[in-house]
Amino acid sequence: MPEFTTLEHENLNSVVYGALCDALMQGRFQPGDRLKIRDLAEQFGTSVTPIRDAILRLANDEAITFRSPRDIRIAGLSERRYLEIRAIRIRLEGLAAETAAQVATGAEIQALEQILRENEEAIEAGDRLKGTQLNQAFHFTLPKIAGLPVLTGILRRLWLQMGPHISGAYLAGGRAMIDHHYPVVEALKRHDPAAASMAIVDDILLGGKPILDRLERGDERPRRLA
Amino acid sequence: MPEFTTLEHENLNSVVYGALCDALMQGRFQPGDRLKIRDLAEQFGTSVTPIRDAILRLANDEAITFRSPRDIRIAGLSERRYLEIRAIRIRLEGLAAETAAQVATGAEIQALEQILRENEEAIEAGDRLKGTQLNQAFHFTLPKIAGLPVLTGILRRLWLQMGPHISGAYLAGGRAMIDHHYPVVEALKRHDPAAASMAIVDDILLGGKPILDRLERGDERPRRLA
DNA sequence: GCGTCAAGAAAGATGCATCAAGTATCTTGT
DNA sequence: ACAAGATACTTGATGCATCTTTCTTGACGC
Repeated sequence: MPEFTTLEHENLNSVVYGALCDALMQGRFQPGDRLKIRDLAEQFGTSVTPIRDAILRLANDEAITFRSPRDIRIAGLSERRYLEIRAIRIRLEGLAAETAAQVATGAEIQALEQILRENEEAIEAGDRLKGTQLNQAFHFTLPKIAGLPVLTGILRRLWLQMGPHISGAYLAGGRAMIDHHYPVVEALKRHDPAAASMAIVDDILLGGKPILDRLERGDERPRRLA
Repeated sequence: MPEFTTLEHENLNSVVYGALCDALMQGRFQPGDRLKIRDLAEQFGTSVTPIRDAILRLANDEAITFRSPRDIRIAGLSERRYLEIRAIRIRLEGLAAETAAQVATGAEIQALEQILRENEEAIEAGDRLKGTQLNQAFHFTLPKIAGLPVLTGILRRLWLQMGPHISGAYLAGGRAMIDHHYPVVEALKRHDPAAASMAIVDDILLGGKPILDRLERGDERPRRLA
C-alpha cells in the first residue's frame, strides 16, 4: 500500500488528491478516461471545490490533461515521452540505488527483502494489483533508504504518468518482472553502488518492455469499434 | 525572459501561476516571505479563486509551503535539500547536455551563443536580474535542444525551489559564473556528449557555490534583530 | 441523404459568502 | 503597571451560485 500523504496538514483536497494518486498508480484509470468534477464531488461526498483543487494538482503533475477547456482526461503517453521518462528514471533511480548502497542498514535491507518476498507471492497467486503495488513499493523504497525526498517526489510524478499504462502490461512478463530486484538487494548488502545502479537500470529496461510494446501497438487510446 | 506558459489553454489561474513562477525564479521573493491570497487577488485584479489555484499548484511544486493551516510562505531550503537538488540536476542536466550534443543544429548552437553573449554583457553592466535570467535561459535551452520536455518540467520545478535563494548569491562570483558555459557550447559544436556533460556538471558545481555558502551561513530565514 | 445551424444541456471557470481557527488587540481586575 | 481573559480581526477552506463556452441533438434546407 503506497502512501502518498504529502506531508500536508490534512485538508479535503489532499485527501482527494491522495485517493486519485493511488487510483492512478494502481491503474484504475485508463488513458483517455474522462473525469467530471461534479461526479467526483458526489463520489467523495464533498463540494466541487476540493475536487477542483485535487484535479488542478494532478494537471500540474501532468498526470491528467485538459483536452479542451471543459474536457478533463487521463493523460496519454506517446512512445517518445515514455522513452524520455525511462531515460530520466535510469538516471534518478540509478542515483538512488547508488546512494542507498552506501547507507543502507541491515534492517532496511531486510524490509526490502520482505517486499520482494511478498511480491513473489503475489505473482504466484496471480494478484495483479498487489504485484504492481509491491513492485512500485520496491522502487520507492530505494530513494527512501537513500534519504532523497526530492527525488522521491519526482519519481512519484513520473509514476503518476505511467500508472494508467502499466495496468495490464505489468505481469505480462510474469515473475521475470522482478528478477532484477534480487541483484539490487545483493548489491546493497555488499555496499556496491555501481552494481546496485546497474541492476536497477536493468530492471527499468526489462520491466518497461511490456509497457513499450503496448504503446507501440497503439493502445494508448482505445479504438472505437462502433 | 523565460517563458513558462505551460501549454495550457489560457485561464486566469495559469496567468497567475506563470507570473508567480517568474517572480520566484527571478528571486523577487525571499524565503519565508508570507503570501496572502486576498492581497494577491487585489494585486492581480481577480477574485481569490484563481489565486488559490495558482498557490495550490506552487505548493504542489514544493516552491511554497503551508507553515500552519493559514500561513502560506515561500519555502526554505536546507543545505541537505540543496545538495540533493544539485545531485539531481547533475544527473538530469548531464543527460540533457549529452543528448543535446548529439542532436544540436547549427542554428540552435548559435542561439545558445547569443544567450551567452548577452549574459556576458549583462554581467559587465552589473545587471543582476538579467544575468540571472540569461543564466537560467542557458540551462533551460539544453533540454529544449535535446527535445526533453519532461526533463524540462522537472528542472523548472527544481529552479522554482532554488529561485528565492539565488537572488544575491548569483553574480557573487562575477563572470566566473558563466565560464563553464563556453566549454558546453564547444562540446555541442564537436558533438561530444561526454565533454558537454562534464562541462555542465562543472558549471552546476561552481555556480551553486555561492548559494551553498549562503545556506551554510544560515541565511535561509532572515535573522530578526529586534 | 447529407450538411448546416440553432437551441438546450453539460461542465469547467470565476466570484463570493460563510466558516473555523488562529492572531492581535483591548479591557479589566489586581 | 501588568497580566489574563475576552473580543474583534485575519485568513485559508469549503460550499455554492452564476457565467461562458462547448458539446449534443435535432430539425430544416439543399
